[in-house]
Amino acid sequence: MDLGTRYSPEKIEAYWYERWVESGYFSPKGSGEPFVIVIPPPNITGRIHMGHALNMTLQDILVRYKRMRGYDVLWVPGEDHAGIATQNVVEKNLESQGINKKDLGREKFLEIAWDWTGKYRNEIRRQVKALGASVDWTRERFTLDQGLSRAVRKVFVELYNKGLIYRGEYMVNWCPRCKTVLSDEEVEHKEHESKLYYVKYPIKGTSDFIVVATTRPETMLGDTAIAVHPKDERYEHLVGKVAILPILNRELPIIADEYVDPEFGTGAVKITPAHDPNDFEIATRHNLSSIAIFDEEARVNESGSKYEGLDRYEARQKILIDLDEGNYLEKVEDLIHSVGHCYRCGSAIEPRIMDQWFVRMKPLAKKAIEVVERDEVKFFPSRWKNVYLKWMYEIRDWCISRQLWWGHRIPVWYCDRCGETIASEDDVDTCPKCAGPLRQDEDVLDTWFSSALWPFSTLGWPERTEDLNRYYPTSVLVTGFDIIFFWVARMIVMGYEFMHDKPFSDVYIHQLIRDKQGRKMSKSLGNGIDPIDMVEKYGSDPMRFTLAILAAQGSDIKLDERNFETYRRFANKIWNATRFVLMNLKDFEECDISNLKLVDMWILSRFQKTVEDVSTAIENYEFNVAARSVYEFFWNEFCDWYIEAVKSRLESSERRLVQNVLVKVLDGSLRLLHPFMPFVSEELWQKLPVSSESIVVAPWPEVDENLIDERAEKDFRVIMNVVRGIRNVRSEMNIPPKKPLKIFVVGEGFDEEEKDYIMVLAQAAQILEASRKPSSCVTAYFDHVREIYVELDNISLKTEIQRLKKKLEKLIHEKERYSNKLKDSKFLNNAPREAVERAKEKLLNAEERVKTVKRILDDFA
RNA sequence: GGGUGCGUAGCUCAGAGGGAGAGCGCUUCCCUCACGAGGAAGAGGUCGCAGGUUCGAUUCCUGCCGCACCCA
Repeated sequence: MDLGTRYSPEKIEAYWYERWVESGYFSPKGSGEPFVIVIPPPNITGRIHMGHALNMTLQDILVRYKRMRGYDVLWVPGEDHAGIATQNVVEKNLESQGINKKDLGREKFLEIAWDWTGKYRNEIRRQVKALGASVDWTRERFTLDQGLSRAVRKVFVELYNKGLIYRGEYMVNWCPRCKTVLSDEEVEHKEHESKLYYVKYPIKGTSDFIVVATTRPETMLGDTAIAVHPKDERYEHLVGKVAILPILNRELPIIADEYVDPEFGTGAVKITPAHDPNDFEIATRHNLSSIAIFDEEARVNESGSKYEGLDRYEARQKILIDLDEGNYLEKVEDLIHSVGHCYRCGSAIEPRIMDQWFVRMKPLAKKAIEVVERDEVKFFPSRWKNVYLKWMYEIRDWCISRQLWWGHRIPVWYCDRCGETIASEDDVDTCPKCAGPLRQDEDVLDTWFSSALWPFSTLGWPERTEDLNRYYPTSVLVTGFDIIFFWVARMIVMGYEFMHDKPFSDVYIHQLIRDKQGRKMSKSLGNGIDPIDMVEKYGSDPMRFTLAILAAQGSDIKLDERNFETYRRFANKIWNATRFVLMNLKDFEECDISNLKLVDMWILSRFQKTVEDVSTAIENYEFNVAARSVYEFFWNEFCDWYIEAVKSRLESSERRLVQNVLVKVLDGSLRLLHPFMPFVSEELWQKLPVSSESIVVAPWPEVDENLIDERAEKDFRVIMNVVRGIRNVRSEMNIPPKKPLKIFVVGEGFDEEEKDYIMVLAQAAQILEASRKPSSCVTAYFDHVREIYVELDNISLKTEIQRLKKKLEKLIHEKERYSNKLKDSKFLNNAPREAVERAKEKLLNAEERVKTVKRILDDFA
């Protein structure tokens, strides 16, 4: 016996992980039905967070379960280069050393970013290992590695040649802090307390004016029109007239457009085509000119006359003052409205018109919509299907160019001599048309462009590799709902376009993790719980188990650190139960488990059902159900009842049999636990006399129908209830726990074996039969065939009568409920037969019990 | 403005068309030879509010209130 009394995870985790990797268990065995997952690659920006821990735990549960079931399991690991995020941290890092990115130059900057990549990929590997994730490290990929870069170029060029990628001048989302454009998905809309300013624009040639309402008075510098609704009678007479822009005195046509909401503000709006998406559209319809007034940092440019150089918010203040002075400001109202923010840095987005690259999504989305509609790609829980479809039905073109250095550079070259544009998978340096020098596009691609290829690029595409043939499509994608649009949708699109098949059959959407008050975990709030800290504090297994048991199919998890404590205790329980079994196995020899006793049949039957429940739940992605089931079986049934019941039998002639049942159930339980708690299950399983090389590759328990025994379950339930009744008496009557009790049975007696259980479990000294309730006894239990009494020294008649009366009340209540029900003809006529039968049984049972209690009470009288 | 989810014990949350559950916390008792990170017993809930469907609703439907999130 070399197990301490306490489970100490730190000693075993790293050891086993190394062993598993060395043994090659995490690589696919190459035979059997494939089960494949590609990991959602963590960003290389830093540490993984609790969301990753949940994500990987759930995948690992599936993967380990399937591996034990004999599937050819492949779980591909990797990391994401995370364009904007990584560039930002590397930049900040340099800035803290007083180095400016621009001074460094593109080449040098990329070198530094690659150094960063190396360092943080290692860090992430270490963390993924700490979680116990059984990924195949021999197939690890990085979104910016050579193979994946080739895939990106091929995809770009093919889509370009098909006309599905194009370049054009449109209104895009510009982040003035990250200095790049963003796709629509990368803009987060947040409600903002703001002001609505009413500004008077004079009508040319009159003393009249038109009042427009705006939240962004500073953009008036770029106004080129005023618009009203065509049916708005208030302004009918002004349409076609000219207004004068205050301060700048620019002439603005007053136009009519359906877009204008007559209910909002004054019903008249200023049109700034260069800085508002709706205005841009109106301007296109009406052929208006557009004046850009901000530079890349959202400072007013040379078009802004005296405001040039001011930041957009400074400009607002200044302009408001000037408007007020000129008597142009009519009034100011409070307004809550929604403003777009950069999802990486939180800055307010500045819409700008720019020449950018786009993917034409509508034609590509067609197939991706159909397959989800038909459940060929199936979402779990299913409501996410609607979220996905709704978005896909209204999909817009995807802006894929980014003004960054870190990423896949756009594989397009321009010839300045003849104006030729060339998209090419290989680098080119001379123009095929005029032999002039070429210049590559400066921009890189959206990180999500490469992520979209992940399910096939990681398997070797564009090469037709064996992995690709064997392991595509993958089985399931496990991820959070926050990236359904960013990632899941685009993978489905690209999968069909380039592999002509779905990237995965199932999409399991898990929750987001929040703090115990329901707030998002974030660095700025300081409310994050670091999974690696938790691993160190509680162990990887307890953390995983906690996350699994909390992973109900809801929309978020409010995580309280105390939860980890609960399941650390569970790990400790498993540890000590195993310790107990091992202490009793010195002379173990395997034997046939025949001549089983009731409690053996009971635990084996209960175990079969647990196997069934856990397996079904995992297959259905009901991780919480699976975890709870194994938890309850192990603790409440195996430890609390079985082990306690067999302690004495271990000292009897039945020792060998009991040893074998203990080992059988413990062995099976550890296997059921393994997907959830890989380390402790391996450590303990290795000490069992029936173990083999590793629990990682041990077969998953199969349900043995022959061992399911409803009769035994029912019979042992009676024993349990009798024992509970006796314990209850002991507790309520303040009888010391050690004091042996004398028990009387009236009615149907117990056999010797059953008496043994009761004596052991309820600390009874003797169990005698009696024809009626002996004096100086209290009632511990009764059903329709027997009554159980406990003999006491000083019986308090009053307490006992009170107890019984309370019980009687409850029973009478129950009896009435069912008898009323059964008197109701509507119930009898409409309810299903089983419901009526069940009610009859209940009534009968209640009636019997009422009679019994009354009789017992009468004895006191 | 459109949509989705949630509202169950003091707290965190499961659950299900016919007997209200778990963990933590709380109360009482026990240093029982696997485990005090344990064991035994217990208190605690008009299942958000109002209607409707149904023989029967906490569960299904509608509305409302409150909270969260997504989209515009």
